[in-house]
Amino acid sequence: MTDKKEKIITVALELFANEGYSTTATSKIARKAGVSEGLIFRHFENKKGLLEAIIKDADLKLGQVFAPIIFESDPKEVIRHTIETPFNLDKSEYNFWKLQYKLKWQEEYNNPHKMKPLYDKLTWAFTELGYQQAEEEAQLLTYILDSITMVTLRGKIEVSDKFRIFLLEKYNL
Amino acid sequence: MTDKKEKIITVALELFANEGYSTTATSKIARKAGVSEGLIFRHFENKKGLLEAIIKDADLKLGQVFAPIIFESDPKEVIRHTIETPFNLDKSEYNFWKLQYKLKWQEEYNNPHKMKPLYDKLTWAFTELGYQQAEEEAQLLTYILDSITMVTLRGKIEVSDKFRIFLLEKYNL
DNA sequence: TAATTTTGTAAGCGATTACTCACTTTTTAT
DNA sequence: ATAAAAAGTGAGTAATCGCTTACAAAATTA
Repeated sequence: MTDKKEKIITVALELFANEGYSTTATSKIARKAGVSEGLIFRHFENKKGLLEAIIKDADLKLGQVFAPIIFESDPKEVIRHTIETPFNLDKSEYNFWKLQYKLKWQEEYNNPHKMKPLYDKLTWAFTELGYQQAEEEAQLLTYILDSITMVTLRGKIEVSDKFRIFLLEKYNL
Repeated sequence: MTDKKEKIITVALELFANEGYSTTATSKIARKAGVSEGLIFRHFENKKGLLEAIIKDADLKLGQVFAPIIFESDPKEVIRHTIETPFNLDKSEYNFWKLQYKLKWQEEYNNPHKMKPLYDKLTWAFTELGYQQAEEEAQLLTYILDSITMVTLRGKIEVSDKFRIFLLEKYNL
């Protein structure tokens, strides 16, 4: 991948995540990336193609983030690691996560099955730990963590460390 | 309020909620409302003014929706009623809720304090019921319900009645 | 090295955007 | 009844949008 092509993707991710896809003009992306506007269309055909290239990159990354959980064999550690994920978000990855959550509101890019592997692993973990309704427990935990993640990304409120402990205690960790 | 002014608000709410604020053209709103485009600007000055008029209406409605909970005196009923709210969303009010949640991603319209009264009432209820960490419990419950509401609004997955029961049991209801 | 392909640019295109303005119709007030 | 105010229209506007095209530079292949 060319330097300029990569720069376009980086800048577009930042702008799409913070100012929205449709409100971000291709001219703005080009200016901020130090690139002619035409180059965007040379590499990605159209604006939508640029977004999809970003999403493809993101899906790859999503797999990497959750791999350590998916391959963990201790059910207690699966739960602990899952709970701690939203509290350990790296600020350099905020744009990545913001775009993920924003796109959920865009019909055609909302893919609820993207998190299926994590959900399945959590169900397994709760079953192992003797919970009676493991599926519902898994569902519940993903709901909680989604909300925490979103609140954190929006940045106006920070979720306290006390709450993290509170959660861990709820799950006997 | 004039009939046509009301129609503009109704149509704009529908379009903003389902297709997004910035992607919805004022010309489209006018066409769908059966009104000249100029009338929008006569009544609301600009597109942003139209959005803010809708938000103002919505805030009023938000107060009405949560009033029965805020004025409930039985702490158990406060919790039950709160949990059941996202399961009883009227389809005719989806647009209203969708816009609420979508706007949370728009910096200037994200007001986390909007739900403060509900949060405070929940904290009171959990205290009454002898929970040790009432504030965290209130926080947790609002997180859960936010996620359920969003999943429901997106419409691809429906949250089962089994999950509702599961939740009520968790809170001994 | 010569030919070909890929990467990059700049100017400009038609379409659409939010918005204005001159004007008419309807409602309200005196 | 009449004047003033408010509601409503439709044709325009400049600016911006995503995108194309003709061309040049750079990299790759032969």
